[in-house]
Amino acid sequence: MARGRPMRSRTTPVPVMGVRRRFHLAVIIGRGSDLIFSRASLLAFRRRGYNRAFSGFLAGFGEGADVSEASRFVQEIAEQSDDFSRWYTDVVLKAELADYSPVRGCMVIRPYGYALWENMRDALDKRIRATGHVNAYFPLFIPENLLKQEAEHVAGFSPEVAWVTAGGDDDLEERLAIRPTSEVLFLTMYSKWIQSWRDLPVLINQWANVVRWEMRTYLFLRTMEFLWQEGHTAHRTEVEAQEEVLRMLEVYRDFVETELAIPVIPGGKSEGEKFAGAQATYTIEAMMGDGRALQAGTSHAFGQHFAQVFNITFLDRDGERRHVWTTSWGVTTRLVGAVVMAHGDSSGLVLPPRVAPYQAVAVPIFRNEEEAQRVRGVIDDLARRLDGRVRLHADWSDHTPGWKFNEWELRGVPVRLEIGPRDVANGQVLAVRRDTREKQAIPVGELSARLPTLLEDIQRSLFAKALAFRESRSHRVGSIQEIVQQIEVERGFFYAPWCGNGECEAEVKAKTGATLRCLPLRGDGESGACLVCGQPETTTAVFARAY
RNA sequence: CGGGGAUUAGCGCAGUCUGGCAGCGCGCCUGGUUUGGGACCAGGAGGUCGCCGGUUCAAAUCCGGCAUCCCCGACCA
Repeated sequence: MARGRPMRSRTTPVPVMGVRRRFHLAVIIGRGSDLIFSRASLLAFRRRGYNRAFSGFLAGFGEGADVSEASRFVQEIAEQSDDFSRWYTDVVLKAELADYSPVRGCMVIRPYGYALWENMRDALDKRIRATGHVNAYFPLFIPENLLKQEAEHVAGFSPEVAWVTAGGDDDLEERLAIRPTSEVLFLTMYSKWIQSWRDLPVLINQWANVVRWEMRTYLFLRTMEFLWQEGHTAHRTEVEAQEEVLRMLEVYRDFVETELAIPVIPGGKSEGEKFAGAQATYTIEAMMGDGRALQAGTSHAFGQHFAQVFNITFLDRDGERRHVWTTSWGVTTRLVGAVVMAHGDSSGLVLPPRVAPYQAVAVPIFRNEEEAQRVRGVIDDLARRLDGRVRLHADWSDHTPGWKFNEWELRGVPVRLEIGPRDVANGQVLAVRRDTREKQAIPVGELSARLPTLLEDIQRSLFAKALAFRESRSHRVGSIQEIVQQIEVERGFFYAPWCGNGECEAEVKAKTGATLRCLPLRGDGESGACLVCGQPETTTAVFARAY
């Protein structure tokens, strides 16, 4: 009880669907037998997450004679409005996107979550290639002396670098860092590979894991090890490098808005928020369902700084030896968390069709073997019709239809196809949208044409809904006081004139908890006096509490 | 790093005050009846009570030590 979440969240008589019997508390890890850990490690790991995520669930039931009336159904996830972070954790675990691992600070990305990541990765990889980049793979380890070449970069990362100090039974002469990011490795190699202006630009990307020492785990958003993509490029001129930085920011914007249906604000980071060692950092900022900001991707201009440190020079056309201009840019598995937080609702995940592992799930309904056969015939038929067009999953598992409805809603599948005796008789299926729960009967013959259209429609709706939400939570303000007042009521984005001074930025953070998320590339045209010092020369900045 | 809690079946918990057969719910397995919004009945499997030591005829329970995890306050994608 002591660790449970607040009482009200447990007893909230949630949605309701005429369930006939008593409460049925479902599983925490549905298929526990999947886990093949030693007993010892299990002991350690089971206390990490499950306890936290689900503790106290039962406790609330005892108190209520009132809950015994048959018309309430309690979901196994916290209410979003009640405790957003618990809702998030519940959903990620129950939807089987990820699970806590026996390794402190780390998580396991489960097949369903990994399939989502793979779809995201493939869509982005296509865009990265289309803009002229190629993939490669660099090592996991970085020798200590190499990492320490660049002072500011090292200082930025040193608190979170993991070190290898021994190999087998022998201590190492020189420690090896496990990459927190790979600038120094890429650039060390670039100094070998680049001789002439003809070698430029170098445009390499890699998909890899990185490690940043973390004490506290927040699934997908903050873990010790995470997956990402990091592009590292070298250019002949400053103009080219700057174009690259903004090009990739635009690739990210397009990717996140088109594939993930999450609207973002592209902009520059302030001096205080920029990447360690960068000359300029750009970002796309997204708003989550609780009004907090999440950085969804970054792109950095390094000027010639790293080139000087790593001695990356080339002989230019005019015979002069010059330093290259470098950039880097990346997005991470954090985006999986962003999708959950941007679109999810009180029933669980809501996945954008373009990246959903299953775009549609077929739920068979039957009362006897003979009906089952006929339903099977229809489902097999539509699986053939949809093959290659729609990612369809037929759920023949041994559960009741009602159980499956809830399960697949929790897991965010965009469209559910109910197929029972009535539908077989009418030559149709009942299609139900996850986002609106709107139902429509579709003749089997029209499905292969109409389902893709329906999915596109859902994709558009999700974006429109997220955009409308963001706008409803965005405010133009002229003073810290206005932020303080509003943020107590509700979190959101605050657009305000800012003079560019770091002290003013720090003051906003101290008084509101909101940080300067970005200076939007496309300003809103408004100007005014700095929200802190009142100075008239300003640019528009977006402030928000962030993840 | 500072403060507060917890550790008993796969999960959530009761039992500890006052020492005396290891319990409950859900999940899991088998069989049957079911199936259009998380089905029901019957039977069954599952435990070094976090670890080490002490007290006692007897320890989940009392005493000492250790470990681990969670929550709240400063940095990060």
